Amino acid sequence: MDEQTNPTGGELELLSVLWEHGALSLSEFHDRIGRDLGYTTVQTRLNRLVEKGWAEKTKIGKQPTHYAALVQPDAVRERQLDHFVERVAQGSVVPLVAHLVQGNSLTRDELTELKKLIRDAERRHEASASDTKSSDRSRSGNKAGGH
Amino acid sequence: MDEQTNPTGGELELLSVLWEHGALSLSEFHDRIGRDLGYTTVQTRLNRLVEKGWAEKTKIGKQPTHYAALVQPDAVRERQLDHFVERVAQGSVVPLVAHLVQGNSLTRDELTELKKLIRDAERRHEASASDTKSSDRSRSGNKAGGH
DNA sequence: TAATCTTTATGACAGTTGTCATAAGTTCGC
DNA sequence: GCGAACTTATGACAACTGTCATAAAGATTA
Repeated sequence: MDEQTNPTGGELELLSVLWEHGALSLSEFHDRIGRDLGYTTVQTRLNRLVEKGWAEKTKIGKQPTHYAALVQPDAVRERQLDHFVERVAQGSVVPLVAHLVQGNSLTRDELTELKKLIRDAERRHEASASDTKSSDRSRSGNKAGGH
Repeated sequence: MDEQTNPTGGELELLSVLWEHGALSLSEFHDRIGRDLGYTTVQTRLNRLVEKGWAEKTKIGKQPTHYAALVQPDAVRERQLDHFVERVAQGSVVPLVAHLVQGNSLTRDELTELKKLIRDAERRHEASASDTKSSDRSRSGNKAGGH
């Protein structure tokens, strides 16, 4: 039914390892999962990841099969974020960012970076506004499609 | 084992309805879930929500039992967000906000609001910096505890 | 080549979740 | 008080997950 666009938490745990280390054999993977899991537990879970299309298995010569992610971290994270905004934050971005910004953690540089991002967004806004000219037209795509 | 601090996606769907409408009887709930689900499906899921401590059932007189959320939306959303940042975004907030800001959707007012939030954060930053005076002491809570 | 070590394939099992069907218990209108 | 309508309680079942154990296959090496 569902084309499955978002990995679950458990799947993400595995994908993260692959993203960080690149293709890995089962034993390498087991060594790096960073948690005491049975060898065959990892095996099963990796195979399921492959069945679901998140990763691929490749065998070359007599080297052990290597597992590699078939999705890019950025793409997945963006989808997850969009999903989050929609389902959890109810589409309201400001309170979300507010919490992030208020929760200490950000460095001065990061704050500066964010300011820049917002300035850019504002500029885009102005641009499309002047674009619009006269007629009021529907509010500039608020809530619209989104990639 | 786990004190279960985060509702799952399915639980969140139900909680959202309770948050939006307040306490509801099963039939009221069924009417508002906004999706074609069997009556007893909703019943089962709501009861599980209660078993897990996310909601409570209250019976008054001969009125049908009402279900009410036991957790506040903001609290849950914040926990979910923290979890998201940590597990999905790998702790990096900037790219996350970047995606949000770049994804159209925000109005001019919202952007202005965000700028204010950032300015405030910067101020807090300066404050704690001047606070620091002499002795270095532990870096101002970066990554620290956090609720 | 035989023993040993590594890699793979399978099968299992329990807990969670989504989805209902049945059926027993209550309440209300007549 | 009786039957219809509404409310609750249970039980089921399959899919998905996390966790392993067993054991067959392959590769290495003494």
